[in-house]
Amino acid sequence: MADVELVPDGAFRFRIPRGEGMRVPGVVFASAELLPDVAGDQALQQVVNVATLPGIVGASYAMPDVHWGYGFPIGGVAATEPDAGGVISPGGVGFDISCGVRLLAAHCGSESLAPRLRQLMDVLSARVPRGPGRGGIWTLRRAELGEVLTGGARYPVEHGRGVARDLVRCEDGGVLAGAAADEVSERAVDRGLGQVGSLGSGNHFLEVQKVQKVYDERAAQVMGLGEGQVCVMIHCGSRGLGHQICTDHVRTMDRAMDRYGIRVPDRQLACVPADSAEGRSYLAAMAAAANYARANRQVLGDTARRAFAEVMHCPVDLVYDISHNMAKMETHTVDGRERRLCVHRKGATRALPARHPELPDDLAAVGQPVLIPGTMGTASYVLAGVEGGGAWHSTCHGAGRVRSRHRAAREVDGRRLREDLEAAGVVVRGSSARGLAEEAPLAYKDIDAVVRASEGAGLCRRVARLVPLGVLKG
DNA sequence: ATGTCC
Repeated sequence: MADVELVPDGAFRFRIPRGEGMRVPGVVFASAELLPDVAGDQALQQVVNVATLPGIVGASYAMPDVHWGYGFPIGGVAATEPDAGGVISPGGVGFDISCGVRLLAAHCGSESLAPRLRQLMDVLSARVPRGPGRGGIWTLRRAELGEVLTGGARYPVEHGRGVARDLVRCEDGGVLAGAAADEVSERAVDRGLGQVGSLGSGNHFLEVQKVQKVYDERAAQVMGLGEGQVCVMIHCGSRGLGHQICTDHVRTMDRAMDRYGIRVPDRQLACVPADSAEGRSYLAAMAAAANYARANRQVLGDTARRAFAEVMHCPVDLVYDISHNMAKMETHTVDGRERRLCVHRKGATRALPARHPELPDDLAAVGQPVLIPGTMGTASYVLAGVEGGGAWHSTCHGAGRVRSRHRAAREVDGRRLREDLEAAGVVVRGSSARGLAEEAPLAYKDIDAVVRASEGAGLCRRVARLVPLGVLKG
């Protein structure tokens, strides 16, 4: 495969000119220091491949944390126009549908938590299911799961797991419209029955963190964050249910593409017109998985809240909950005309600017919170959406992997890593040595550099930097 | 990411 041509195009921005088969150019948001990593794998070729999809509008975008993924790169953003034959592709959402982050702010400071941190982590460790395949806090009957699939975070709130205000601080009010439980296969349902309230594995985590630095006082205040404050960050998704839905629909679309006359340069880009029967079926199942993920994070957040009430006797408020693996129908102005677009964000986060109508009143003053989970033992960030933005109001989602799990496990001693973290004052609970090694910081890009590049590219602005006090991993 | 192969 020929090298992808990258042309510098302003601050923190590179352009991939339209080549054969590309319907739009590629745009890569990155700093020069991040680029060698970006170019080191197949991610840029994937940006080019996405640019060939029917109905794609604007450009095939890559965020500064872009890396190789299934079909689409992780850190990729692509909008298609259904009214012009635009497609929907499960590869543009990812296997972990609606994987995302929930951030909660505790009404306590890190000094008051310090003497009880180990006790708190023990309580959380005992109550938060994690690891591959493990059960969840809830085991549901099929009818109950059906309500989760259409009700999202609202279902746990209505069943004593949360307060009404939680829903105001969730993307879409905690419920993604258009979900259809009957579009979710029996097999996906079976996998989902026992996993609501579970973290999963890999880079998913629950961390107790403290706000180490505030960059934007006003936004931080509106979001309920101040320096020294204790927070809980939860990073997880739709578990086996979302994975099964992706698997089911990739197979269906792979078989259906011919009938729609669609050819793609990589079979992993399987797609169909968004307004076709298969497209609508996927979007309804995807929305159901999104609601499952939101309910999952709601139950986990409520569990953390209860642990804080018991150990610290302090309230915990939801700051925000947002996904970074989703396709959404959105209205954007393109060439002076309002158009309905299907925006794929895979390892990319929506970042609405201040005064956007979808924001709740208080957040409308400062912009939508963007939650960026860092790598274990490193920093995480709270960002905010800004005006302009170059990619349908999107920004980065995390550090971005640069070494395979396999290679990281080979190069890192998990036990040693745990010892180093503990020596640095970070309490680590219940993680396998191999799991720790696979998620070692050296396997990821520098989160500070990713966030600087995202801000420099005009995609977002920094609000606060968070550092871990305690880590719970699968 | 994922009952890391039905």
